[in-house]
Amino acid sequence: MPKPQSHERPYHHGDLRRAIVMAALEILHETQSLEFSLRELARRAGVSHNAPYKHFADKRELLAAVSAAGFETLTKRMAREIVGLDNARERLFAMLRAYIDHGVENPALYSLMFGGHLSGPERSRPAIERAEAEKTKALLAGVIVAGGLGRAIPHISRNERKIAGAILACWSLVHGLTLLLADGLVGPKKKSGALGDSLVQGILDGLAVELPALPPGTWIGPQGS
Amino acid sequence: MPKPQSHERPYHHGDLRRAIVMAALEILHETQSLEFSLRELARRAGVSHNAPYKHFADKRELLAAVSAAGFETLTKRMAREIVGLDNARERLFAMLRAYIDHGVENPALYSLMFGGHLSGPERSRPAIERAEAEKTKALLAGVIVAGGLGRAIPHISRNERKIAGAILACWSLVHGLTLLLADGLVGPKKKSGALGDSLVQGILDGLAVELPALPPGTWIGPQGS
DNA sequence: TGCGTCATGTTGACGATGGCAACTTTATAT
DNA sequence: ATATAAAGTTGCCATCGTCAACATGACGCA
Repeated sequence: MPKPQSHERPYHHGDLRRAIVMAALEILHETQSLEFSLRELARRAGVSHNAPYKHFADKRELLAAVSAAGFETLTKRMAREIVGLDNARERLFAMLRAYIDHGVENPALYSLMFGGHLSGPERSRPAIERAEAEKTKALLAGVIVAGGLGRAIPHISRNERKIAGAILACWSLVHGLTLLLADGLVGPKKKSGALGDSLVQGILDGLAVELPALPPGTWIGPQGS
Repeated sequence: MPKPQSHERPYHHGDLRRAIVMAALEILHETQSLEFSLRELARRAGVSHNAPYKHFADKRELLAAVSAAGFETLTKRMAREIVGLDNARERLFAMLRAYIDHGVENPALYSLMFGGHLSGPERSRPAIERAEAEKTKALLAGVIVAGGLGRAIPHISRNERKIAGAILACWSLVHGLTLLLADGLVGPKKKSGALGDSLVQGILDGLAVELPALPPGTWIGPQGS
């Protein structure tokens, strides 16, 4: 029985690291600001200000772990949203909707995941989150290929570049829209689902994009919700 | 003659504020990291660590000013790239290319401009940069409308939503692609121009997106350059 | 000319932060 | 049972953002 782990503190702490990451997600969700202190996380977890250093070499590594957790929940959410859907196009839309919602509901986390807060002086991101990000990407790519152009472009190796281009286009579009919404640069956020559907529909059908009904002039400017 | 402003220090300092912002842009370009200190900027400008507070209430306000400067140079760069071009489509491509290049060449600055580093606990961004961002958006919107669908969709008020949708789609696509490239999530960066052209072409023509020639498998994964 | 005022820059201090080193406590393996 | 490694603690340091008080120069007005 390696982990009794009841609500008391069985031995030293039980499972710090997870506690720290969860505290970070909590505070991120509460304050919607990236400027929290390592020490505050330690306080929340009920440990001393240096305990986290036994699990993370750096603050950057801690942030990377939080980002990885964000990717993980994103992947799970997208996967959950498409179970039971047969139509490939429906699956694509449901997934992208989940993607956008995840970002819009949690702007600070999304900003942490993609805002480049991690790529300091060196080039590469920490490997921990890299792996998680790849899983997310893989799920995205699969559903995009199936739903976006499964019939239009046969999946033979000749068309690889075309397929890669479609994935990139779709991802870029959704990524950009999510950030614009999360930043409040376009809005209102409540319509994000409809906006996303319209845009993806548009990119799939060619540029016959028509926005859903919105009060004219509100889609751009101060954040709406 | 209100400002002799030679390379000596005529009186107090001459033109701090600009010096501070430029120092920030410098250090941003050098280190590609957002984690610089107000004090270091002051050091670079040759003033004491509290001098900046006479020009910026806050560090956040300082960052906002830097972001605004980023928007300004972006706008100028895009405008410069399209002078002399008649064909509306050419103008669109040149402008978007400039947009993407600006982001890719200066990831930290782009991240500051769009990464949500500013929206702390409160909602709205500082007004200083808001104005500058609006100018950028206006230029973008104009050229997109002219080049993207000037002929396809007549610019009567009936089609307003359609037009807004096209702008949003185009901006989202380019914004997302720029961030993906800047973050090194897709690459290589050197091909960013071609990638952008392809994607925009694709969104304009419908989803017949074909990427330019790249070594297969390199377009996604560790950053290429 | 002299003087007051305001903008600008300086000095010094405070609390908090990220990170290091040294020490203590618990779990596990031999 | 005892050594060893893992996990947590205390104390410390340089630095950071910010505040308050003070100094210095420029400019308007007598």
